[in-house]
Amino acid sequence: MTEKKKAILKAATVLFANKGFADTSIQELSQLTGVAEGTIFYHFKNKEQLLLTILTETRSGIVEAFEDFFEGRSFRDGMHMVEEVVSFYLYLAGLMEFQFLLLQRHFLYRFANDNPDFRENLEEIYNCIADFFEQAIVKGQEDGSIGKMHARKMALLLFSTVDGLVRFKNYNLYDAGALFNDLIDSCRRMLKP
Amino acid sequence: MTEKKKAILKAATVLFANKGFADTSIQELSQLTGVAEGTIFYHFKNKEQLLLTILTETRSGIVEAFEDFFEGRSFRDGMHMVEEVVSFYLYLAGLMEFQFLLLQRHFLYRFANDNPDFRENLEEIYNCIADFFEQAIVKGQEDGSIGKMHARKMALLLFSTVDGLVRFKNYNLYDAGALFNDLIDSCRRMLKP
DNA sequence: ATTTAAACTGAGTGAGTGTTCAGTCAGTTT
DNA sequence: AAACTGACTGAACACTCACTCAGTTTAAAT
Repeated sequence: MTEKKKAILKAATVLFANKGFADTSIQELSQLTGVAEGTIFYHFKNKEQLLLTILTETRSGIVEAFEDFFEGRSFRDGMHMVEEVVSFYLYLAGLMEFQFLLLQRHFLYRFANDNPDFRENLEEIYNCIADFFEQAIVKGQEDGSIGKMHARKMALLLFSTVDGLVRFKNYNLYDAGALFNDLIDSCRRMLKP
Repeated sequence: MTEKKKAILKAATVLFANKGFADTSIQELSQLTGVAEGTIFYHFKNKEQLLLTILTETRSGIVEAFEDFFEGRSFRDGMHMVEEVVSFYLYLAGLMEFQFLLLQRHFLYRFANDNPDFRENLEEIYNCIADFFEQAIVKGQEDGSIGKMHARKMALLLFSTVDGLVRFKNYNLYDAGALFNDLIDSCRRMLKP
């Protein structure tokens, strides 16, 4: 991968995340990276393909980060694992700020409606994260740290809470960081037997 | 308000919510409503003004719906009021489907960055809803049905959970309706003393 | 030094955009 | 009947956009 191609991907991620797809012009991307417009189309057959490449890299980035972090780790009990999943999600959302912002933008899901490549990437990301939540809950139910409840449904509820919080933060509506401790406490109360 | 103006507002709400601002053209709006392009600019000075009008109507719609529903109503205790706020939010999100979808779209918050009219409308909507959650929690703390915790922060957490759930539903990621009972149960466990 | 393929350039194109505006028309007021 | 009004029209305008292509540069292999 050439330096210019990398620069295009990096800048496009920020622009698509902040300004959206339609409002980001190739001209702007060209000026920001110091790369000619033609070069962008040399590396990516069109604008949609560029977005898809970004999404694919985002997927592998998120999935691998989760797998690396939890592979081979052990936890005192399932409840602690849930806390770690929540914390890691928020940590990653800060580290990969623009990728997470991108994932919350509507145009991705519009592309997903008629382009299966988009759909597959999005589903893999969401399933991966939901699975980690679910695994932690199941583990907690086995060791008794988490009460009897529908594991998958609770996983989705936790996921949507954390996801909603990131959205509030992204839109500068509220300081989501200040809610971190309350979030962890709430999760514990939600799940305990 | 003439019939044509009403038709423009109605169709534009759906288009902006589904396709976004940039991807909705005046031509398309004109064809869909059977109104000449010029007529749209006779009623609204530009495209942004049209969006602002929709947002303003959305704000008054949501705020009035909440106030009408809760004015003069009494609840067994604060915990039951919380459940009613959650339920009503989800009910309204179904009733005003396109307006709620619109509120989750990023471009609104970009306009809000340099147009105070957008900012004010959005803030009023979010403050109104967060206030209802907070009122219910405070009431519950007074009557003992809800435990000691930071009322505003818990209100925001509840809000972000419900908001995240509506987002999942809008993107067809999961069937949010199937999570309703689990959501109510979780809220109760999160808040109980 | 020569060849070769990949990387890169930027002027150019045509389709599509939001907005304007001169003008039509039905209905009301003078 | 003349003057005026507000709602409405659609062709025209200036502009931006994604994308193309003929040509140049770069860098490694021979």
